[in-house]
Formats: sequence, structure tokens, C-alpha cells
Amino acid sequence: MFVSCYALSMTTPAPISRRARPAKVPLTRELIVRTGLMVLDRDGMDALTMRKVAQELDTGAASLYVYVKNRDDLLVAMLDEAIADVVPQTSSRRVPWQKRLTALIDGGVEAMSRHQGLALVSFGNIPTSHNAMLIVERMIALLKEGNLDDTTVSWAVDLLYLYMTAVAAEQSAHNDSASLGETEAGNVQKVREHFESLSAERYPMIVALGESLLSGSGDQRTSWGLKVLLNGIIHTPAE
Amino acid sequence: MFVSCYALSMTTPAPISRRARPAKVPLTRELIVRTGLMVLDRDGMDALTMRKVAQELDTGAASLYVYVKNRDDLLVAMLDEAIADVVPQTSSRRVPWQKRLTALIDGGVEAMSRHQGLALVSFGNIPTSHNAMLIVERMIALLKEGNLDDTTVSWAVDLLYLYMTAVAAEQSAHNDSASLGETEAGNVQKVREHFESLSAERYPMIVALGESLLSGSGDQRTSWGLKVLLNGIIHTPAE
DNA sequence: GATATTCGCGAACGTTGTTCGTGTCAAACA
DNA sequence: TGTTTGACACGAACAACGTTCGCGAATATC
Repeated sequence: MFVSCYALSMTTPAPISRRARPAKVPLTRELIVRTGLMVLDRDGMDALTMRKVAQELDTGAASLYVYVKNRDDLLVAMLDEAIADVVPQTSSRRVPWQKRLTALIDGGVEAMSRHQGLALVSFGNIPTSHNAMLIVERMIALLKEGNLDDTTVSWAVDLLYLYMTAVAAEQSAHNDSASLGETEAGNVQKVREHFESLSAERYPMIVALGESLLSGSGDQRTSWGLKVLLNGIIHTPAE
Repeated sequence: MFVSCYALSMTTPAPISRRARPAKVPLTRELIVRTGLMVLDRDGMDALTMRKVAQELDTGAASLYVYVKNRDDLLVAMLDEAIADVVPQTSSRRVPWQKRLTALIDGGVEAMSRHQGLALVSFGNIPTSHNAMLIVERMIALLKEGNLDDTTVSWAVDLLYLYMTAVAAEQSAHNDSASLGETEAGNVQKVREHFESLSAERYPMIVALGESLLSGSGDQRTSWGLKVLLNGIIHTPAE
């Protein structure tokens, strides 16, 4: 009864056999998690209710609670599933560690931001889920290639993981409003109109910056931020 | 009837007079917001219901909806109120701009993290509330003292504001679990036990880092992160 | 074939955010 | 001063939520 990392008591590792299906797929934790991701992508975070996930599986909400402790537990499992293939898709060696670290974080951001609001699940908490720790493992390995001392590596991992999650949350918030409205230019236009309507007396600095505040795409800004972090980490010893 | 930025139709700008109070403070948006903060600090985010806020004001939940569009609107207003005195408490001149910027961000982090879960409200969204924009104003002014070009300033503000919010969210999450458990050492102990229970085969890097991962206080890590950002911003031109 | 055990799930409970309609009281007018 | 008016307060209700309970059915074991 291999229900992934959920069964804390691994006293029954033997799969034995599964019940014959009466024209109906048997419920598993993994299936519920994947269905949750599907509902989230299709209907959004507010519409992700236990009842809807159950309905999608052609069952009642109560049935989910055998495999999932509660809604939060489901969300955490969904987040872990969402970032499952970030590390396997890591780039090849022979490229400098900075580039590989950038690619890793970009992959994490993309994987999380693909699902609206999922990055905010267990935000400031230390990553404890399996796939999150695999990302952390990879981060540490890459940072150590830069010959940083252990303390700096530790603090840098904290910082980079926080940045990854924060950017993902930011992007998925934008994706949310973009899915209901126009593609992206329409959204930028909204922000532009908002800035232009600001009073130059109350907010002189913002108004003075003007067009610069909107310059660059989201990807450009994110990758610049990552460069800032890496340059800063290299040039800022801990203590 | 100055209900701040809420009344979209300002067709009745005349305050005229207020009704005599039958031994009961009259409801205002500000009073509701402050009461919301009180309930949040006392009972936590999950217990912050419209009914409880109303009860605290000795009224019914329906009465709040005259001054507050919905729960989200209340939360946004609460966040704005929480950071109201960050800019006024800014440090004196004659100190280098980096120190003043650090103090500003520290103030913002402290103000937000004082209230559990509030930093996550409108996370990735562009700051549009009044007091949030005042913080942005101040950030821009300080960054410009560093002789950075407009594009770098714009992107740096984005990055710093994101960091400020993210750190606040992280800290308030820790404060949450700390309020129910022990002071802080107990929480660190929990994390330590978690790391020590990890298999060295699955997570060799994490286990190898060992004690370094727990080194330093939260404040030390946060201020190091800020130094990293500032150093990185200075040494990383946009484009 | 009988028994024990697991799993599925309808129904219900307590809460939530939000709305509707009515009551009420102070201000404005006659 | 008596009447009208309009804004405010709020009890009651609604739909939807997460979660639990307990029964019925299907399967595995003896």
C-alpha cells in the first residue's frame, strides 16, 4: 500500500493487490493530488474545494479524507507534486555553477507559478517536503562549487529559496488576473494608467520615475534580481 | 463624512454633523480597521471573522459592510494601517543612504510581521495603498542618493519591496507558531530535531551542513540578506 | 460459506462571508 | 412643534465551505 510519503507507519509495504474496479478508478493519494492540481489550474484557488475535487473523481468529499488529512495537507502535497520534476530537469555540467543555479531557480519559479496561489502555501516555512528538499540539496551543491564557507552557503540557501517562492507567488498572482482579462499588455496598460493618475505632489518620486517603472519584462526583472542575489552573495561574507 | 478612499461617489462631501451617540461609539471605517488589527493580534488570522470584529464593536456583522466592501478590503486596509508609521519614523540624515534604507526596510518588516499573516495580503501585487506608496517614495529617494540610473532604481525598488514583504511574511509565520508554543529556542529545537532525523543518503548536502544551517539568529540572517541585496544592486547594472 | 476488515460516501454539523429587508433615530423641513 | 426623510444599524437568512459520523457494501481471510 505504497501511498508515497504519507503513510508514516510503513508496516505494510507490500502492495499485495488492489481491489477490482467497478468501472471506476480506485482512489489514491496521488490521484487526488493530481486532480487537485487540475481543478486548481482550471478553476482557480478559491474554487478549489474538497467537494469539487471529489466530484471530479466521481465520489463524495468524505472519501478524500482517507488519503488526505485536510485541505491544507492537500495543498502542501500539490505544491510538492508541482515541483517534482525541477531537479531532474537540471542542466548539464560543463556550464559554470552560477548558470546552473540560475536555471534551477528559474525552473522552480516556473513550476510553482504555473499554478495560481500555490507558491503561497507554506510560504515562510522551512521546506520539509521531499521535492523541496531535493531542490535545496541541489542549491547547496551548486553553491559549494563557488567555494563559499558553510555559513554563507546556509544563509544563501535560505535567501535563494525565499526569493524563488516569492517571485513565483508574484508571477502566479499576475497570471491569475491575466487569465480573467487580457493577455499581458492589457495588464501593463492598467498599471500604466494607475501610475499616470497619481498626483505628482503626493508621490513625486514615483511620478518622476515614470516610464522606467514599467521598463523591462517580468522575466528580465526576475533574472536581474537573481544576478543581484548571486553577485551580492559572492561579495558579502557572513558575519 | 470622510471615509478615506472608500466612498467612490463623493456626492455628499459635507460633514454636516454627527449623530448624538447613545452611549455607543459611532462606527467608522478607521475604527473597524483598528478593531480588526486588535482581533488579529489577539486571536490570529483564522479567527479574524467579520462576526468577531462586529461583536468586538458591539454590533452585527452586517453593519460593517457599510464601511468595508468585504473581508479582503478590510485586510488590505488593515495592512495599510499597520505600516502607517514606518516612513514617519525614518532615521535622521547625516547617515549614509544605505543605513537609512536598511532602517526603512527593517521598520517595514517589523511593522508587518507584528501582525500574523498580514504580510501575505496582496503579496505579489504592486503596492497601491497610500502608506505602501509612501514607503516606495522613500525607497526611491534613498536609492537615488546612490547615483543609480532610473531603470536600476525601478527594478531595485521592486526587488527590495518584495524582499521586505517576504521576510515579514516569513517572520510572522514563525511568530504564529511561537505564540502557541515556546518562546523561540523551542522552535529552533524542533527544527534541529527534524534535520537530525534526516537520512544522510537521501539528503547528503543538508546533513553535511549540519549545524551551519541553524547558525545565526533570524535578525542576523535578515540583515545579511539586506546587505546582499544592496551590494548586489550596486554591482549589477540593469540590462 | 462465514467472518472480519477495509473503504466509499450520504447526511449532517458548525461556521463562514455576504445580502436583504425592516426597524430606528437624528436631522431637515414645514 | 409636528412631520417627513434619509441614513444607519442589524436580525435573519442564504449558500457554500471544511470536516466528522456512521452505515452499507465490497473484498480479503479463514
